[in-house]
Amino acid sequence: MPSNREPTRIQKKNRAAILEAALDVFSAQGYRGATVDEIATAAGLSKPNLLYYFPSKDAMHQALLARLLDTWLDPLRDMNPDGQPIDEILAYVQRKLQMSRDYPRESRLFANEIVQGAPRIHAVLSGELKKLVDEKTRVIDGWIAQRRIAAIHPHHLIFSIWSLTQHYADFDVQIRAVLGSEDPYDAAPSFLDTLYRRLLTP
Amino acid sequence: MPSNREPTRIQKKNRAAILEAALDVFSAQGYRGATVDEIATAAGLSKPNLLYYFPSKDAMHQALLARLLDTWLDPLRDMNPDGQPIDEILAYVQRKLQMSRDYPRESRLFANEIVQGAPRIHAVLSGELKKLVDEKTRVIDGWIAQRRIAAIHPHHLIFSIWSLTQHYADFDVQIRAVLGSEDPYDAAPSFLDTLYRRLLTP
DNA sequence: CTTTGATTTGACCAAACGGTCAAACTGACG
DNA sequence: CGTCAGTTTGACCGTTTGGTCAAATCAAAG
Repeated sequence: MPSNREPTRIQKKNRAAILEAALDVFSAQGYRGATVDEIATAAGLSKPNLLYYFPSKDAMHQALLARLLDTWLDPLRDMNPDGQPIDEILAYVQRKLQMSRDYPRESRLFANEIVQGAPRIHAVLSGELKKLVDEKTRVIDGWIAQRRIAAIHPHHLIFSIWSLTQHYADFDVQIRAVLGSEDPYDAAPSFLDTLYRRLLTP
Repeated sequence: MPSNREPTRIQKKNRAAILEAALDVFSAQGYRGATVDEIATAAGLSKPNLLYYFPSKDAMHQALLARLLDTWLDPLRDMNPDGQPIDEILAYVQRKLQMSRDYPRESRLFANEIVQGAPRIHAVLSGELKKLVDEKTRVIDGWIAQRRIAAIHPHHLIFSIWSLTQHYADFDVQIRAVLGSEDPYDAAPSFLDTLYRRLLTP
């Protein structure tokens, strides 16, 4: 495929369709479980045609992860050091929960990757991610020192937020199997609000 | 392989070695990512030799899941309706956390299965699991009615426990990447103890 | 209409995979 | 030692998979 040039209308359309289909398939089947043929069919293309736009299965996966990581951390970045501590944290929790509801495939793509040892994104985790988390835990430590929130381990606080919110997307089948007809997202927001309010109020 | 008979010494040894190797490989690579050859090598056998003990890749996976589900729910079963509510729930949390520490491969095997839609164990989830959870949520509802714990959504309480404890096993790479050299399990027990004590105390 | 670059495809390939099988080997027991 | 059920293996098979390629088709600009 010609590069170094402004992408044509067809290129834009097909690249978007491919990434959409790839997200569907990778998030549902994992990297190894996904086949190029299945992605191609889901995108409405033939396999060689798909490989005209992305040189390999791996390239699609990389493109998805890159796009994902770029936006996945935005809610944490948005946590404002100058805001009201409890409000800031509660807002972060709700933003993260909404991402699980609105982008479950992205969450599962990420989960698949991490559960299997993050072979392709380990560098980002101990680089960019760690840096951001370290920065935010310092903010939280500051809030604790000022006695504006209860004293808790800041790293584990963040882990708990990731865990509790992503769980609704990643373990969706299990949750719905246990809940029956009740929609998980009916009660989740207020449950998490209560939980973190009680945990953090000094 | 001859059945209907008492398993020989060699059978016991090899079946155990195979399941051990299969757990290693399945939990790290997922079902599709695992290859029979890799499991065989890890178990110290040739591929045809392994298939002499288990008729297929699927049979190994089923055997692992069956064994896992059998013990995975024990901590929840142990929650005693006649005990002190907060103690019972806190004890359940700690038992579940210890399972994440002691059996991370089992946790990841389960996580891989659920994230990808639980194709092989959906029946158990909406059957046995739902039944057990429904039973325990009634107990929790009773405790709430007696005002012995704070009013929270019992199902979401249980989801939160699963989520927070299994996260330490399933997302181990991410947690360690962010924490650096600190051992996650140093602070986790007291963090979760604090969290659930504050959440549940009326 | 013609040209030229972009796009699409059928046919194909090599490697990897799950699984089979007959034949060889081993070990426990009479 | 001989026997025979239990165990192991090399060679093999059909299928699936990621990826290639030359040739055909299309679309936009002159």
